[in-house]
Amino acid sequence: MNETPPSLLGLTTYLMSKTGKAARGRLADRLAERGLRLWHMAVLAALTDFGPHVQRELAERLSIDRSDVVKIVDGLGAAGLVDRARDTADRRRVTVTVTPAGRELLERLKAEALAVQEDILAPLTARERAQLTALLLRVHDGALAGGQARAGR
Amino acid sequence: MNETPPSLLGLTTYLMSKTGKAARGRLADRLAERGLRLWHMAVLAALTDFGPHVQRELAERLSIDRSDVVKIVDGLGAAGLVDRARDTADRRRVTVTVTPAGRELLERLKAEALAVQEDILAPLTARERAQLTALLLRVHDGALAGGQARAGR
DNA sequence: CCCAATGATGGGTGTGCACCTACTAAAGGA
DNA sequence: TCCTTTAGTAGGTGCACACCCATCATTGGG
Repeated sequence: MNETPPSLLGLTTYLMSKTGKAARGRLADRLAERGLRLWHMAVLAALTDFGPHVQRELAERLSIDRSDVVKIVDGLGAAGLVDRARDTADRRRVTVTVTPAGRELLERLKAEALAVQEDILAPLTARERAQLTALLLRVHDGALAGGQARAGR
Repeated sequence: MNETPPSLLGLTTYLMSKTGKAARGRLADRLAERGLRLWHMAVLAALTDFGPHVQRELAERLSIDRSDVVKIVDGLGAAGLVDRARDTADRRRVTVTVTPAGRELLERLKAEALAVQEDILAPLTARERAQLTALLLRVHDGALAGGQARAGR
């Protein structure tokens, strides 16, 4: 009685959605334990990978509303994970930088994400996981470049 | 400036979440045009695949709260997509059945889902899509059987 | 020097989702 | 017959998310 309807299981769309939701949910739970949300991690990752950003750039890169960036950076700042600094050249701009604490935390968060991943991808062999990642990566790139059309809403 | 942080792209978890969200979002948009939500489709699928259900069974199968089932079935009933009938043997129970209109609509919805899928999986060949589906299916089965732990919240 | 454009911010809105709590009707065992 | 359990229903809550608008400071062009 707890089987999922085959009509849905036949849809790759459905499977992506369902497994993706599960993955996101579990990671979000872990983050919540530290008082963080997924966006916080995304911002830390962006800052670590690409260096300091002006808030506008963060909004652009992550496709979030700029007013929401403010709130996320607020949270990170309060936790000492990023530094905010007014741009001396253009004092309207605020440059956000990861602190060492932020970098360190990101490493831990990545480790947690890997743990969640380990759990979720348990049924697959290492080869298969690599395959899955490769396939999803291509889907991801294609989806971003092509259709676009805001995901949310 | 619009590249996604590699720290995230390296996580299969992230890719599943992101692509899954995109997929769900697009399908949800299509459904919304008909005044439906994803749960409506899921219920139609369950009823079509497994035959009539008592509401309790729907709740169990789809892992939704029973009070939410009521609302979903309400909507479907109002649209003439399902029939509600009190069980004569046990008059507490209400058996829900798909109507022909419901079956027909489900077919169309499945077609729409396939269209979305076609769009999203565009970068992949037919072989690769089959591979992806197979991999995700195993992940899905594993995730449900093993970890469980409600996805939401 | 004034004005339009830009960046950050605060505050607020609507939606979907998962959850929970009565309350009613009915069934079924002690 | 009484009492516990089960099914459905109504109504409401909290949260995360995506969006939007108004405001203020600042910049840079005309």
